Amino acid sequence: MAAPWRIIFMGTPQIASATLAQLLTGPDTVVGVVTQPDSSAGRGQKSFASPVRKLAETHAIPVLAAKKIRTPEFLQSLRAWQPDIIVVVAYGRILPKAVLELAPQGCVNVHYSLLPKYRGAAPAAWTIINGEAEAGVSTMKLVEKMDAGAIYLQEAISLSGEETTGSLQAQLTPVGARLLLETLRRLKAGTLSATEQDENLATLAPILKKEHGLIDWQRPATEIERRIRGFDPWPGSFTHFAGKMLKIHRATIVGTERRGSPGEIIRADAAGFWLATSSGVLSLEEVQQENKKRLAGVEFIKGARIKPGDRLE
RNA sequence: CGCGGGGUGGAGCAGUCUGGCAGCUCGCAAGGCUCAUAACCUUGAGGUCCCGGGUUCAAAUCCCGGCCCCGCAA
Repeated sequence: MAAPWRIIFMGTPQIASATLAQLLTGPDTVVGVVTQPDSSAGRGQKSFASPVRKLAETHAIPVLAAKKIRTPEFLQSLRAWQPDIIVVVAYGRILPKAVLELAPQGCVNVHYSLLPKYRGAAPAAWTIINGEAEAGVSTMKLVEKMDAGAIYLQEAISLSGEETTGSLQAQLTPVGARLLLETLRRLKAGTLSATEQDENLATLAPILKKEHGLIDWQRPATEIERRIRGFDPWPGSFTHFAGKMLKIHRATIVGTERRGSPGEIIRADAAGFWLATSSGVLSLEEVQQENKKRLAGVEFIKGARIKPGDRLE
């Protein structure tokens, strides 16, 4: 049995802290954690520590939350921890070459797609939006080109077609944690060979922006429904009614024929809140007007003065 | 002190600006109608208008304080 490795863990959100929690149960030693600095957020602009920071502090692991990472001081701090390997999970920053080469074993990354497909910041979301039949997790060696490093291990799961990005990530998190521990174990044992990615099969999963959430009713119902799931929980999907923003949290397809014109309400009563698209009819199951609570579509109708023929846009 | 919206029978809302009978869409109960219904008709029950104070002949509505919920932004 080889000696435990000294690991630096870099990550920020909940998905990273859940993975770190698993890593802490493994045979190796997390000697330091790097995360994004606390940020002000929420009503009142209260300051929030990242989930990774909170977890590290409860385990008394040293935390580095540098704002600037391309500095000699940052590199020096990392070196002082004398890592064998650096583990990166949703850290939120592009790492400079000097960091990639800092540890003898380099950097290993957990990426939530079946590489080489869906390289980039939002792999789970685009997997759903594009209607893929399966999703997955890959561990790979970090290189300078984004998510292009050689793959260590990979595991696929099949999709039901009802996942949201949030639920899919929740499903993939434990898979990723397990793959990570397995990757480390076999790397240390010297029984793991990395496989180069086929560049010809590479696709991109670009970072999501707020504007992605504006629903284009000109798209087919199937596509809109997938986007609503893919943008949940962020940035969310929204449209407008009576000059106010209306978030659409959940929708289902209730017809494939063309009815009405895209964006037109074709039913608004106790039986349903149905909307026309360019192809197919969507039932809005859960909505939320700005400043209001989430409501079932039919509940929203009771209070909103809304009727067939009105439009969302 | 980041910006803003809200709290009204069981649900969702209007009414508040401009003080003057507690209202709408549902739900619930009873009855009726129909071959039939998530349909329709009739009737009914159900209220601390978030809490506390103030102004007023009169407060859901105006003023002051408090609690709670939510949207934006990040």
